[in-house]
Amino acid sequence: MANTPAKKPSRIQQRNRKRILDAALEVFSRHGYRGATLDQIADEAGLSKPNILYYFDGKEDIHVSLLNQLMQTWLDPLDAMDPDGEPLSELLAYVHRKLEMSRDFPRESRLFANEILQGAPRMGPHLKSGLKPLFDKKTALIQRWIDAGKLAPVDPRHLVFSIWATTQHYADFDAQVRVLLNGEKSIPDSADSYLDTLFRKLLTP
Amino acid sequence: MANTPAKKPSRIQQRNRKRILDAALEVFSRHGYRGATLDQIADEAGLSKPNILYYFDGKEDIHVSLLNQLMQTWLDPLDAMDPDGEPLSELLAYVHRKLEMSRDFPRESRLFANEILQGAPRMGPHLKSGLKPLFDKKTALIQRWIDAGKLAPVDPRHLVFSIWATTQHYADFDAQVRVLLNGEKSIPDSADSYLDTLFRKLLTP
DNA sequence: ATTATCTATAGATCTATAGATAATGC
DNA sequence: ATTATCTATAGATCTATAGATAATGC
Repeated sequence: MANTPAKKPSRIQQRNRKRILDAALEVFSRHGYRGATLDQIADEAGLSKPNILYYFDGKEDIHVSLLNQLMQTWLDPLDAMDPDGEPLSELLAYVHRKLEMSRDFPRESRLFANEILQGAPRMGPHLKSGLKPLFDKKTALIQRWIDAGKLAPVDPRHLVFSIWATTQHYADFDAQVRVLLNGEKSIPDSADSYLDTLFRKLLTP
Repeated sequence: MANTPAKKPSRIQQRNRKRILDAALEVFSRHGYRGATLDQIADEAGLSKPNILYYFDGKEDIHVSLLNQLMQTWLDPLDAMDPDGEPLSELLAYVHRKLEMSRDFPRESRLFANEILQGAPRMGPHLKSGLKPLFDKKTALIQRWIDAGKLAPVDPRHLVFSIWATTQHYADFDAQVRVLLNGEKSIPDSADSYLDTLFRKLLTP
């Protein structure tokens, strides 16, 4: 009643919206919200600029759509941490999964990093409503594991921060890592085994 | 002969250039290069826009000046790691110093993060000529310490990455950390002790 | 008939400069 | 005399819309 009845999107509709979002991910993740222009997005998507605006209400609408869409993907691995699993291997698996995501979805990682870096102007509410509850739930779970003597005692909140920081670093600071590793691809296998050792030593009771 | 003879800057000259750079740090670190405008910088500096351009050749000149000026400050703590010191405490002191810098200079941290995130378009050469040699020198030092049995064996390159990542995270992702820690200041003392434990456990032979 | 695309352009925003005016330092 | 600041504005860039035209689906 309140909303316009949702007309099912045509095939072209769906395909073009996807194209635009993919192009926008490329552009926003590299240049940030203000650094990105509709021209670049249109170019990357292979559509004309006014045509972009036929599919989205404006630049901000594209950006917000992207962020909404990615939020879930981004939280999934944390959500997947299983209360009934073996604590140490659950956590190490999480580290591993997060590193995989830096490998497979570096643009998504940079998009979020850009947004947070700039004070989360378009994502603040989402952090509170989406990320915060999950964060609280999972840090509480880690605390229970610690209390049960299954993990060495650490501050679960900082543990999670350090997992995010170390794994996302390879995607977000790719330009720097590339220079310093000199030719090597920026997430070599040695990163996996380093992080495994780092967190295994920390958490083994 | 080749260059204009350097006229010594007047007192006003010096003061206003400093003001502008400070304002620019504030604005660039929050909004990135393209997101920042001369209007915002002028406003923040309390000078008129054309006056800003009397002191600098343009927007890019301000940005480059900032980056150049900060590069040294940013590298100092790494440079300070003493080959003749006790390996474990040298490294832990480095971690501690880096965390201090996130506390004291979050804007500088975000300025660099923004630049790297966007592919280091104006800092690439500096990374190669400034950061890379120092990185090579210090990772070689860490490797010697390991070979001498003073530290547990780890990949020194990833070790340095993980120190940067974990400490800078508190400055760069401040907006997120603030939401998740709920009122607490974003770098509580618990961060110091967490990181100390993390790297101590990793590195103790 | 409805959906998608194109051309042309309005209107806002931004960087930068020209040229006049005011303030400062010998 | 030299240095610093201001007003006015050129010229480029960007987001967004109007309105005509082409393509598609019953």
